[in-house]
Amino acid sequence: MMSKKSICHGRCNGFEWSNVPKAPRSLRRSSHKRSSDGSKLCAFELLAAVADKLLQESESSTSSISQEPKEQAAFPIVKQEELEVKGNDVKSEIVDHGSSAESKSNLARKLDPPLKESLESDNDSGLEHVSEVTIVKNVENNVKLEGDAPRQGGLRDVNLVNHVLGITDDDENSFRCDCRGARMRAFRSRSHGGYRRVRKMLTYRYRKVTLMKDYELTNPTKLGQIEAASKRRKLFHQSGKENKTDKVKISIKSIKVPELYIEMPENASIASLKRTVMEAVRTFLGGKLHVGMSLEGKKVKDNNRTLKQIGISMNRDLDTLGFTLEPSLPYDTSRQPSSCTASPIVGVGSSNGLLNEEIVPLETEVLTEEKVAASNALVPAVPINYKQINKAEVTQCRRIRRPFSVMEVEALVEAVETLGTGRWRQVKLRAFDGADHRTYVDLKDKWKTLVHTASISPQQRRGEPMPQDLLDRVLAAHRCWSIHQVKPRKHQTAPLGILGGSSVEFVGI
DNA sequence: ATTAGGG
DNA sequence: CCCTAAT
Repeated sequence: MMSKKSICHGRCNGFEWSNVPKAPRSLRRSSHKRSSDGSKLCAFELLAAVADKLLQESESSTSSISQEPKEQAAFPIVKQEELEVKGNDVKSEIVDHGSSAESKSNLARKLDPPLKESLESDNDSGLEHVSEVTIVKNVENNVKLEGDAPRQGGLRDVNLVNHVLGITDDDENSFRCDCRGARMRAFRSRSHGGYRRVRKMLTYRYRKVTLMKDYELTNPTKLGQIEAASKRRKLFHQSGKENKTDKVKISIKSIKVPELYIEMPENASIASLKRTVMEAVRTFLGGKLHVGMSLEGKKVKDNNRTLKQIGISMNRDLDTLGFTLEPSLPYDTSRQPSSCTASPIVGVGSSNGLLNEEIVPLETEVLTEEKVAASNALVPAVPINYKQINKAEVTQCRRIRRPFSVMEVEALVEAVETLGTGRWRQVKLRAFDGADHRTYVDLKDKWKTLVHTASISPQQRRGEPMPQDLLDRVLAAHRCWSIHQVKPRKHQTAPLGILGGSSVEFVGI
């Protein structure tokens, strides 16, 4: 592996590696930890998603209450005119579950920076403002979003949030957790303490989080369904006996989410940490979620009961009422060997067969300053393939694809010209030490593809165009080292004269 | 832990 | 990139 004991510490060939994001690999592991109460959550939340899920949960309960099973649609029963969104200043907080001491810690300060950073670069996202939103739910299951910046549309699909986050639909590169070669993964995961300098695991301890943002909801199709459902329910209520008008307002100031565990090397840059957090958030949002509910510390699992039945009335103090974000789908741990940790699951809601509507993210990459700045670096900043994140079950098994940049290829070629094609470990140390996301195996693989790329016509090549001269060097080095077999000489260098003046010291072949 | 190749 | 056999 690429041990840290290498020669160039964090910097090689004039390039700074310390800021290299090492997110992907880290996600391949996750914790087996589970909350004691059985509900396992894994992730974070953004208000929008929160609201959306709440609405859905609302619908879930609603259906039951109204005794219209068939109405267990995927959409919340909400009247458009009843939705309002007011915007305030950025405000969010994160609180350890059950801990009032830290209940004031501000998540905004911890997580908003990276979020804002990303969001601010996309003013058209409609999510430039993060504000507080209070969701009020009355006994009729109408949901109201109160805020002071009512938008014209009123309701907009929460997908906007995903859009802004850059979460996109899955594609052939989707993260999969087939855990093939679990043994190898376990090996890679556990060995090389320094190898995986950034490991992210999602644990299932909850945290209260209030991430509120001023978002707008709009989705004609969905609205239509929502309204229709609302009307049906209303009719039912009017004809029914229990047509009380008592309403209870529920102000959700925070919502619990799983704890997000991130491990970073001390010398990691703040930027990389932010990106890591951002990625974790995206991963969470990319999964299917639902809302769990608790009252006085006890889980409220029966979606068929009414608010009144469980003690939620207008006269009651609802301080003990809490909501949590939980993954919606049960996780098949049987298929998740050691390294591919299992993810949480199940909670309230999923038992009745109700699955939350899948979040369908739009494809949008958020360019941050860092990203732009990194575009010229040897190692691009978190070339996250957002398309993959969507179906990422909370657990990342396969590394995110990170195409080699021209600069990286240059470094690789240079190293191979000097060291040959049989000492990838040395190549790694020489040109990619510090770039933990590039293993010597990766470099070997890359060289293989480079040789192939250089052998085919430019028209057949894909991806970022590689300078022909670089490819020429690849072929030259390839030929050279094919002839001059690499010897296990410790300080062996490129054969003199064969690779041009790049050789440093010739120690024979 | 590395190397070398196939998938 | 992943997975493995062989070192």
